[in-house]
Amino acid sequence: MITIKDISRKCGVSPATVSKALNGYGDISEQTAELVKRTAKEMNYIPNIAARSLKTNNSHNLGVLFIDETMCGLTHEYFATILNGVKDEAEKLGYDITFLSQSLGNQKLSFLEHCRYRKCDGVIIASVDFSNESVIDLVKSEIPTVTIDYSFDNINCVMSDNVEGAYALTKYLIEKGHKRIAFIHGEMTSVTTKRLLGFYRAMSDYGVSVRDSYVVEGKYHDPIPSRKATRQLMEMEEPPTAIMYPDDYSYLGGMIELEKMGLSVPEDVSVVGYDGIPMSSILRPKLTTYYQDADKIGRMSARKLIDKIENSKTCIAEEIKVSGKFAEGYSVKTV
Amino acid sequence: MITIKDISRKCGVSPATVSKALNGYGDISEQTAELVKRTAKEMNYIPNIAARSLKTNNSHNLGVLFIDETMCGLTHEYFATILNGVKDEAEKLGYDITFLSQSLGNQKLSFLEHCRYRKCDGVIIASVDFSNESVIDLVKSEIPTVTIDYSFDNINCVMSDNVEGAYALTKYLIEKGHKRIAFIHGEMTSVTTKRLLGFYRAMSDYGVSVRDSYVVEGKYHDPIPSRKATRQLMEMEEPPTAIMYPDDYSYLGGMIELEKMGLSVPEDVSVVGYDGIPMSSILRPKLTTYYQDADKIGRMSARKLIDKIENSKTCIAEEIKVSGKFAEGYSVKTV
DNA sequence: TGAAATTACGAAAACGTATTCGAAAAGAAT
DNA sequence: ATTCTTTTCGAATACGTTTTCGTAATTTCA
Repeated sequence: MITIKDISRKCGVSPATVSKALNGYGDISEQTAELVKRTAKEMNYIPNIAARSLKTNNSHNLGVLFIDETMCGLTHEYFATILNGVKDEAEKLGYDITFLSQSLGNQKLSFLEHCRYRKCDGVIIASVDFSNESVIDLVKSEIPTVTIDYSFDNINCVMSDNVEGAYALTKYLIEKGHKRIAFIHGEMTSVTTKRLLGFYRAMSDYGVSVRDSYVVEGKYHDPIPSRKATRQLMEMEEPPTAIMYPDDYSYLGGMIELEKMGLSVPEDVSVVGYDGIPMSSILRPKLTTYYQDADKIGRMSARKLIDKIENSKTCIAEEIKVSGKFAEGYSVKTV
Repeated sequence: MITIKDISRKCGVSPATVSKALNGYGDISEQTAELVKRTAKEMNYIPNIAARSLKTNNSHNLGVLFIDETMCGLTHEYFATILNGVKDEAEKLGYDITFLSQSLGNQKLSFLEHCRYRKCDGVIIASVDFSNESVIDLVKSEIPTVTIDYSFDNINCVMSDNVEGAYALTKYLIEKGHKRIAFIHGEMTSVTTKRLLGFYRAMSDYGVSVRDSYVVEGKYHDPIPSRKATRQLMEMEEPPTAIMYPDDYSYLGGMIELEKMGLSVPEDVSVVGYDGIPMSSILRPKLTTYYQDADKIGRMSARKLIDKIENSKTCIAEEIKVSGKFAEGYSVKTV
């Protein structure tokens, strides 16, 4: 392994000078800096990250918390795409990412401990149970944090515009002539609140009344509750003519249940999803949904987090909205 | 930050003793070891990984190479599931994972350089272009490596039994009465060779002749080539009665093309996929496919790699087969 | 020309750990 | 009681960087 010392010997300068030259201190003359950089490249020098990290106490490493209790965090297209965005952007800015967990080997660690252990400079949190104590500890710690699709006070947060998304979908259904619109929503998080707001606002704006019994709770990214909710809705004496699902995945559950009941989409009931995962455009019938720019959400998160890390004073906490796009399919018919 | 020194002071022993006690040296009496461990826990001691890594020259960190040129590595359910398995198993054994890339910040790095930079103890490679020079350099390096779904001589490799998978699917079609069976295969890799072998072997075993024009090249995990291949096959004067696709994703391409041609599955043509991603069981009609145990593939890879890292002498290079399972759907009809 | 300011560099200490080697203490054997 | 072995511990060094601070050399200014 070739070190700073080897370079210093070859260049006839001190190790200190090499370090400074490589890190762009103004302290060094142009010529020696050039010489050092050149020989470093020639000798295939790779800095020892452990030594550097030991000294500087930062690692150029971001922690990501992506796995929820249903263990489907990574395999879900929406989150996988976000992760990919995070990864790409972080790489561009010179950071690697590390998955955070609550155990390493036989030790039990909290997320925060794992984070400290790996010396993560910051953390990105998505797709977890935000009421989990261990998660909250992490958020409240001194470690720079960005949350995705969930907002804490005074913490950077990135999400798509959920009010506008739900509004757009609702408006579309209304314009297609629907009046009996059901809304299956996810767990009551800040995201859900916003979507509900968008839904109610659209209904109100267009003078369509909301039936309380049409608004039922399901779960994000889980087909099972959606199946139940779908059956419950369609077995009413006056079933809805359109159902809005929490997301594209959970819609799949609904689809299966509808099929089982001998109902077809959109002939018997119109449906819309949410997320716009690649799959949704490939489903038959093509799903009408609201496309969230997951890649951009990931990139923005990484960028904001790194900004926070590197400019902790000037960087202020904010909620960043990434705009999405309404995506028309064939899952809604005109009534 | 609390260090080994703090503990030593509190326990009235030397830092060396603390280090030994914490790392289980036989060098230390039971009682002091106990004392040290207890106070370490009490004081919430978290070892400084940078210092340790600097000294021992290993990081308890695995590199993973998962992104292919189509940039869909992570968002593909099959690979996402593998990654998840790798992650879980690695965590259990006390390792974290880091994504390898070819650039970090403004520097251009080879995978190998990135690996050295992050001091990865070993690497898991999947879903990449294995003919890429930078990948080959990495494989040929001294760094312990496990490849997934691709075998190099003398390198640990994990894959499902592709011969058996293709054989099972082919046999199923034959038993359903099909004789004109088309086989769209992926790029000519070692995996493809094995699947072709399974296909030919089954056809031969059951005395069904293979038509050369029915064996065409597509691409793994890419719907586009499959669309083309599908059209080409179905426009023949004597089209096949069954089509085997490289994987479930690329089958989706075929499905779209068939629909466009006004053909429906399985009435007009029977199809089978490969992989058994969760989606395939949710598609209509439910896809007949060969389920690869992606989670297990990931876990086995991690376990084997860590075995190699920790017992480099005794651990021998081998090709590990993870058995899959035939999964019947409704996409094949009896003729 | 002399003093002051600037530039360019190096010596040295520090980061927190692991590990070698020697020494002291305790126990065993004679 | 003496020697020999075993057990238990600590002093010291090294890992490869970064960074402070001092100093020598050079330039600027009055």
